[in-house]
Amino acid sequence: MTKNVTIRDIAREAGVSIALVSFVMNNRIEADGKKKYRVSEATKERILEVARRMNYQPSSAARMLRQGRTHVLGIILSDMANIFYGILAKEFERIAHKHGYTVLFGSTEEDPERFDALVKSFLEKDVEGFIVVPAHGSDAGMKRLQASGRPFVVIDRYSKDYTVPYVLVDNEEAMEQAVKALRSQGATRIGMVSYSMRITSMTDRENSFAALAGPDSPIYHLSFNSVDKDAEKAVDDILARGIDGVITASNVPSVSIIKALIRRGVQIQKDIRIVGFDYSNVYDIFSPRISHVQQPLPQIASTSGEYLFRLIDLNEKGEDISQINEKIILKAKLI
Amino acid sequence: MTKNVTIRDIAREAGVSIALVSFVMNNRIEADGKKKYRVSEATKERILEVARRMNYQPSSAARMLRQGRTHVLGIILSDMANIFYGILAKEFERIAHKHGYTVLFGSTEEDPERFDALVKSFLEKDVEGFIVVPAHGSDAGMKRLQASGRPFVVIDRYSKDYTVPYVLVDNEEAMEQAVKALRSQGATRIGMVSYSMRITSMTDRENSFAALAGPDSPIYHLSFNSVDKDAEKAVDDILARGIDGVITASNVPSVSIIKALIRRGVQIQKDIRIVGFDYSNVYDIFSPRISHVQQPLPQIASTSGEYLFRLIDLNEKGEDISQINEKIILKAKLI
DNA sequence: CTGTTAGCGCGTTCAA
DNA sequence: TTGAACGCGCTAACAG
Repeated sequence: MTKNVTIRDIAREAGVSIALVSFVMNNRIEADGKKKYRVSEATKERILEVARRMNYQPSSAARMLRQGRTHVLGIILSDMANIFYGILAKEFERIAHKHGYTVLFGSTEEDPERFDALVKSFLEKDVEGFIVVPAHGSDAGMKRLQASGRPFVVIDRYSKDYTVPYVLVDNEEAMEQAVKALRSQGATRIGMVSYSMRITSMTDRENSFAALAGPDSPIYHLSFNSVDKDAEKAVDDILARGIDGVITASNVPSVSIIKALIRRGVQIQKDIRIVGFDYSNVYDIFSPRISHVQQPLPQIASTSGEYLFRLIDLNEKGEDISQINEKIILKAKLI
Repeated sequence: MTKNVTIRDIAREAGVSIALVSFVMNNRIEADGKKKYRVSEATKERILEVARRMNYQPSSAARMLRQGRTHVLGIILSDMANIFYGILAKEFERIAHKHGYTVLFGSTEEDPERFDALVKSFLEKDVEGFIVVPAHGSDAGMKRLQASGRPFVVIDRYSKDYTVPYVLVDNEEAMEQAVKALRSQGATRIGMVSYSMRITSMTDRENSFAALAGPDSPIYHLSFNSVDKDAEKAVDDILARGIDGVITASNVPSVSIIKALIRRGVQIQKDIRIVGFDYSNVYDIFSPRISHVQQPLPQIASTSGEYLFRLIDLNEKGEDISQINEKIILKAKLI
């Protein structure tokens, strides 16, 4: 174990008290107007010099223990290898940094047990707040989260089972845009390709699609673990039915179904029109570009981030945040 | 602030000593064979019951302070919104979890100051080890990292300026595969599209390309902040020179150049053959699929992860790890 | 065998 | 500018 330099070592070396070193380190000096503890420039410089020379690194564990604050957030996403969550992760990290926070990340891989384990582990790490994308069936984890009393915001999906702070996207309206776009591009027989995962982002879009497109517009479900194989089957049916317009419920199904169509020799955007959800750089490859309904990722991140910081703030002030459950709905945009 | 239940509260409530609660909580009991502290089943149950009832949550800060271990790793990547790093992030998180660790993530966005800030902040958080992708010019951050004495592994890029533990991919051999593949697909006049960023993954590939393809095979540089615009210019020249085979140095330039070519009406894989580096789902869209040299991401993650845990272990045992600087080179694979 | 006492680790902060 | 208590869990040493 690298013997870490402590505040005491510095004090000894500089010939001053431990307390003084602490003050200097925290710039508790001349806190403008409010006369704080004062140190002579000379000793201040000496202390800083010694600290630098000894390569002093304060232990946030000790500080935390005293102050009760870690300045760490816990962010639990579904899958960081999916660009959708990758962009969110990046945005969250940026926002956290701006507020002087660091971020503990976790991927659930849509596994509720993993979700619960992450919540537990982050709680023990004393994160000050959470932003989470619950996996389907994450009741244990959500219960744990609520019981902890720690501030958190749920994004991307909701559940009627818990009334908590949410930041969501209006999937119904988004689907209206998608269907309208597809029809305006000349498609007459339309279908939808979705995930088999029963998360609300999918089910909402499916319900909305069913309502708009009517009962004989098919909805195909690709399973998380066999998207490509399931896409092949879906394409069989799509071709058999003579469908000329497809809406994909998310970027992963989009790519999968496009690949399967191409393998069948179908001309994308000519034989079959596609409108996607979320972003994928595959959309840009075709001409005309594949329209897609894009969730405002940076806005989701900043909105939920601000929401969380507000909760943390209130919590810190001793207010009861357990009754706060505002649901913020953002709009998607057709590209 | 949610008044946290401490070990003392439990002790008082259960009518036992603090120490006993600690033992029970840690299962320091019946450490099989080794007779550890023993507690009667009755009191043990009582303590556990009280802890559960009071919703006890141990503070890892306090524990850490005592044991000197946080079980947290710091992972600094370039850009989590890039699928390449997204996959790595996911893998690292999985591996860390398997070892009982949690992960602090950071994105540098190729900014050396950000890199240094992240290193500093993670050091303060007492991470036990790092895996980092240094931004170009991250000398301050690397110096800080080395001075800290904390275990770390550098991946994806290297610098002759520091001799440290590395896990890299053999870019020279990878480029040989790429050029060979491109030629075998019938390309005669070939060029390369790279990033203008001077990181070794790029420069190595460029040097290797130049050596293999000869002096009149052009190399185009797209700048990080204007890839699409730069790609347009590159395409002008590519068409003017009658180039029929392009190697792209990374996934971002790949997508950019493909889009630009398509906008010019060029038939990908017919008029111009492409061989890419890294993975992008765009590669799968064309027929024949765009060959690409793929870095073994899961292997990079597991290799560097094991490497880091080895270093942490040695460090914990008091050995001097500052002299360890094995460079592990993995092979890329043509897909 | 069952349990307790007491001091440690380290930065913060109040009283002096 | 300093001494010393504090926060909280861990654990060596000790006791019934």
